[in-house]
Amino acid sequence: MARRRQAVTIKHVAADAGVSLQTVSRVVNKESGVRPGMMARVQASIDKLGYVPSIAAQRMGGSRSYLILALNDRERTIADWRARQGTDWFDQMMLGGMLTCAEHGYRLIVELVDTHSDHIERELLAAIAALQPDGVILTPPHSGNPLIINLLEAQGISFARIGSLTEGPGIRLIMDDTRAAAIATEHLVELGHTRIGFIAGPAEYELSTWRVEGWRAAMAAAALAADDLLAVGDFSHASGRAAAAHLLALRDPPTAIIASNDQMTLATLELARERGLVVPDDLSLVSFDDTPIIRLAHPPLTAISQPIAEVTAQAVNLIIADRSSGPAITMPVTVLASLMIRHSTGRARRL
Amino acid sequence: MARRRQAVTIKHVAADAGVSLQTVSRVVNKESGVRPGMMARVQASIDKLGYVPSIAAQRMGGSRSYLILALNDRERTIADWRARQGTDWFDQMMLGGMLTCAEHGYRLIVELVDTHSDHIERELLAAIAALQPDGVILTPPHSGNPLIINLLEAQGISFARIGSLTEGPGIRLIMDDTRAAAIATEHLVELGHTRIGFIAGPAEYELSTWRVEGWRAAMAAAALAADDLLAVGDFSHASGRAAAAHLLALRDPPTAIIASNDQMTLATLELARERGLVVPDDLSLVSFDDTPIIRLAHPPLTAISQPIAEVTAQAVNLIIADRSSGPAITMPVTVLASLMIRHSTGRARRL
DNA sequence: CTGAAAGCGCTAACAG
DNA sequence: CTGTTAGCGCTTTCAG
Repeated sequence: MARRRQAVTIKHVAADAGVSLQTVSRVVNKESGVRPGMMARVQASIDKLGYVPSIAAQRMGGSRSYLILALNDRERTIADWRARQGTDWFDQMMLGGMLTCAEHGYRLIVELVDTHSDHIERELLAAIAALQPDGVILTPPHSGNPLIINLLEAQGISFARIGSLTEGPGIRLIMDDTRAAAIATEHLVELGHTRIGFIAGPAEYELSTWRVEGWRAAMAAAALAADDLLAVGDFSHASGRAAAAHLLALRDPPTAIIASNDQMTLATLELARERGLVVPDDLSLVSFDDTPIIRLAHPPLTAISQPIAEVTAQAVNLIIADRSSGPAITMPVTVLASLMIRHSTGRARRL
Repeated sequence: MARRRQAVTIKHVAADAGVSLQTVSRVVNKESGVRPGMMARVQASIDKLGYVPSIAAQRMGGSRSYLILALNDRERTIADWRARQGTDWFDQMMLGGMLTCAEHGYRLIVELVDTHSDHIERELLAAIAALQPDGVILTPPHSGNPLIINLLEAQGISFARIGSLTEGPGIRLIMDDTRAAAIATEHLVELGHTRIGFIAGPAEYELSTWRVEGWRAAMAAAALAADDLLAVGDFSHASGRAAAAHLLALRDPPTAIIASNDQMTLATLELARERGLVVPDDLSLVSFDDTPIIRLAHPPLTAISQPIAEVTAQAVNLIIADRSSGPAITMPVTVLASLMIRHSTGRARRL
């Protein structure tokens, strides 16, 4: 391939408009202090020549790179892609992230990182050195990782932490999982359920805890006992099945179960069916995440829908705004999740 | 945000190793002609300081940008994301593309482009000027677009065209849709079907035509008439339903239908059910694409599975290899699709 | 308000 | 084999 050079540079524009490079730069960057007439003339040349600044050169000149890095968990992301189960967390992130970046002239670059790895710092530092992104979006389970957070802080890069409330630097965004779990629980309480089981996710995800808390709080508010109704999974189908088996084997089994993600809920549905339990007649089910598959389940599952696209869009907006360094954002930004009522929840059987 | 500078540059390494910048550059780029001892010394400094070259600077220096651009159809991509139906074309592309890029130290950047737009050239030129990618991956329906192809050729950027056989520059990769459609048809012929309907996709996608051809050829090979058994859709659920309705309303309706994508097949399944037709007893169904949802359909659908990840991985490999400009790749590269036999196909009813 | 100069980190030439 | 010299395209100083 031939060595390529920028087709039309700021020089060409400057020559065409008969002004200095500097003036063109000012117009391009919308800096104040350029006379309207001059500005129009330069803009005309830009349009005429189809000039677009090179981000590499912009970056070299010491300004922004117009790149935002999204850090996703390598293992989980690849596993989801390979499994082809329709999990669309990643897609929703792209939907919110890419489009919002584009609106501001930024690009989103995804980087898969291994949270458990001990050379995570090296990996991240390498990505930062290579790309010099203007911002970083941390997704679970990276969002609370102190190694990552401190490193980013030290580098002076603005970053957003999706789904983490852990104290520390960075813009925090959450989907109010606690409230969401409470809403799910309340929905079941209203349907007359008194024994509502909960299958939690792994503790490594902060949101696992929040969801448990929301359920606990709602149970307490309804004066219902929760103690023996908690089981823990790791978001996998198998773990969900085991957790469901545990709950259904209780002396006084639940008539409704909330599971912390779709896979585990589906596993519960499967197990219930095998045991001859009809959903929702014998057992009501509420899921978390609202991944595509659960709409196609039989029956379609009632679920808490995560506003991932919206949260990611917000993250991008806040990162970009953060650059123009006003007062730092310290309070967590909350985006509400909603309960999609479908057909896996129904009135509790009378005893 | 504070103005950031590269933490450790080639200068630091040069100083630390006590050599010139150039020598460091040679080691970093694995150029030949550096004495082993020198090389080791420089490498030691690089590791010690954790030096990673800035791609912006590398690009400015006139070398590669280590960026590969994937061009996807804006409208369809966003629609798929919003629909949350589990379509994972995009994910599979990332799986193959991102991971392969990473293996070579490249990054994949996704750009959504409007094929129908008249300013597509401006958009593309802008993306190229801004990013200066080393390569571009074209996905349907861009892959055959002459505007795009010629522009890329003129820019001297190596690019891969996934799913296009249109003559012209660029590395062509296909999944052998013709063969795939033939395989699907043969499968049905073997099951005793003689009336096999086909629902084609829109002509704007080259693969629509290939699939029809494969079906036609296989029908002819089995001495079966195909003429009245072709219906056309546009990949949407509604169009699939209409096409299916047309086929089922024939005087001599098909006992098996192959539809060119999952949505249309699902629409056909739905319509069949409404009309009291049992799949596969009364009607066999073969789908194309093998998106997650069809595994969850009732019954799970037999389908042609597209090796999207593999094709994209190949595309990246070939683009990167193309740089070291050997003889250009002119023949289309083929990756085979496979038939996933599930439960929507069965023996034809005896008449 | 505008221009001229210097440099960002790196690589391609050319020397030695 | 290694070092030196120019830029790449842009933005920051700082002058006018």
